[in-house]
Amino acid sequence: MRLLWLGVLSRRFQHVPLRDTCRQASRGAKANKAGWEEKVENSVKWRQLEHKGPYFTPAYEPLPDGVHFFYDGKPVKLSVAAEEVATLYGKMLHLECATKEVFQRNFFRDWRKEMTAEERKLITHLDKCDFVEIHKHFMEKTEARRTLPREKKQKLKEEAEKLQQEFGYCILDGHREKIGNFKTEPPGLFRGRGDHPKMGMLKRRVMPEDVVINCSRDSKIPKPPAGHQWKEVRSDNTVMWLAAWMENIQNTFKYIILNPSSKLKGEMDWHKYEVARRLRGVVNKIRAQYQADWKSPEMKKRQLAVALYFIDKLALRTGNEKEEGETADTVGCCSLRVEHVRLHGKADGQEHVVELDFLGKDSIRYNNRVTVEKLVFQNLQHFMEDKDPGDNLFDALTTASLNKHLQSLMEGLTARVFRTYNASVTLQEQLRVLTRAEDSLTSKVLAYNRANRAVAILCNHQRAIPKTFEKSMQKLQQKIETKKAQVTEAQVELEKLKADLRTRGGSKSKSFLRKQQRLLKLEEQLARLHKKATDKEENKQVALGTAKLNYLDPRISIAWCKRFGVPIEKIYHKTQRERFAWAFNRADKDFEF
DNA sequence: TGACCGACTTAGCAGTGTCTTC
DNA sequence: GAAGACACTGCTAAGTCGGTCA
Repeated sequence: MRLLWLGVLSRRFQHVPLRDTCRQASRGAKANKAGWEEKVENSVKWRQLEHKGPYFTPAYEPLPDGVHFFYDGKPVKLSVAAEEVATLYGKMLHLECATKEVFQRNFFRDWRKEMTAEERKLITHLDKCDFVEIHKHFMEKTEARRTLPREKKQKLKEEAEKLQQEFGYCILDGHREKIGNFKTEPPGLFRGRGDHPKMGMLKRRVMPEDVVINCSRDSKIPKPPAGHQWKEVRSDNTVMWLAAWMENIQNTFKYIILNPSSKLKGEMDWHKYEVARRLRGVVNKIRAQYQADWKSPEMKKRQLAVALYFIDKLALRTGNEKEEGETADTVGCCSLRVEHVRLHGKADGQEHVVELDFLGKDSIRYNNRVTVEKLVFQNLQHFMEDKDPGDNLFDALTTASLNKHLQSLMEGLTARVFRTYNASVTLQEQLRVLTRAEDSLTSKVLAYNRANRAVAILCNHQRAIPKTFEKSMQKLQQKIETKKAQVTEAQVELEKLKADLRTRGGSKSKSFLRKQQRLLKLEEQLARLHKKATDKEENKQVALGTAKLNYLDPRISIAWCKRFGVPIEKIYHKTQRERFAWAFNRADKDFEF
């Protein structure tokens, strides 16, 4: 069915003529009767889409008279355009990225483009520029906002809510749906992750003339701000975006899209997990095949088999090729280089140990030692033979050929499905191992977090250690010590009463029972604090949220909550419950992924 | 066939809001 | 009521992957 639409679906974005575009896939009527599966499959995303267009960042407000920019020690009044960009830099003075040479060079080059000819002649060296007053001004503004009286904060909140109500919702197929990001991105200095060659470049203001609006033909077309017009208005119901523009740093599109709680996003989410569940039925066959292919005489086949093994066993990302010099130097499985792999015939008392050390998505380091099968080890040795450190490990492999191969094994199967599959299977298995029905609620939640953490570690979801970690951990330890002392004290008191009772005889007094209860309560409190400390320590560098939102089939968690009487609020907070609304009536307590 | 493009998902961080503790 | 801790949200960068085009 999908093939029928190939011709209709893809047309180069910038080649579409302005204003008269209409690509309403006519299968909508069929999708009416059909279930989610068919709707997702035939690519029709909506039949009615109406919205107000994006909310634009307010115009630049010039600096007040008392705030100056200095060049070479002298105050300089900048043109509005140059001043606006200077303020973007001034705001970032305290950030680490602003101290980097690449950032400064890129900023200065782009800033000079915004200057008048006179300014350009005068301002020739960044190190002679003084943004300190500008920086102070914005820091004071932030502080003033933070310490605003309650009523003023309330007023701001109401204004934001009004904006949300006006621009933050759309009508999609008769339903009022929340929009995810209804504001255009404000101008700023680009902050890439890791060593990004474009950091510091000026990300320019988005104007209505940059924006393409997507809505249904018969809807109320959003009005551009006064005196402006849209780049284009189109009606394409095979895509999910409401508005789009091209950003000037990487020349890629930015989209206004629906909130994850929307029905359409829910359908896509459900579909993703259904594909992963289908993999369960064929995964053993696929594993058997790639293991057999380790012995293939064809180099390409062996590389594919080893790469797939890594993707399956280590949950590596696919690793598309990237344009050199355009982004930070990061890799995934298919783009691994020889320098990222070390082979140890014997290490840590194990044989055939492979050490992977590379920067992955978002420049997060992946560093792992893993024992592999002898054939994998030998193949890797062979792939690395006569290669330089900078050469590709899998030089006969591309992500396209890998995915093409996977498609031949199961419809809809791509490399990333393995991540979803292995993450969800790990969660389900860990929950089974770690949960005991007789445990307290705290212990059950701790077990869930541990299962969640096992997945986050598998997927290498890391976070920076929170700045306040050491301090708050110390405080927690202090609390534990205090509680321990209280427990000891209560134990001593109770022992005394017990001794009295033995001497005097008779039944337990009210005071005795009270002390006994108190001791029990204190011991419970101490156990809770210990659990909290353990959880905190184990979590300090692991980001649990990413796996929970993107890789773990919510039906597993919902079923677990139902089975063990855990309130769902303990696992998902409000927005997460809204996001996974689709899963609530699709998972009873016996749901199996 | 490979380069490129468009549309989508996945990702970590920082700012804000809310709860807890003193 | 203030301060600090933590939970939550919004933001936007950075991936994946299916498609076209030369």
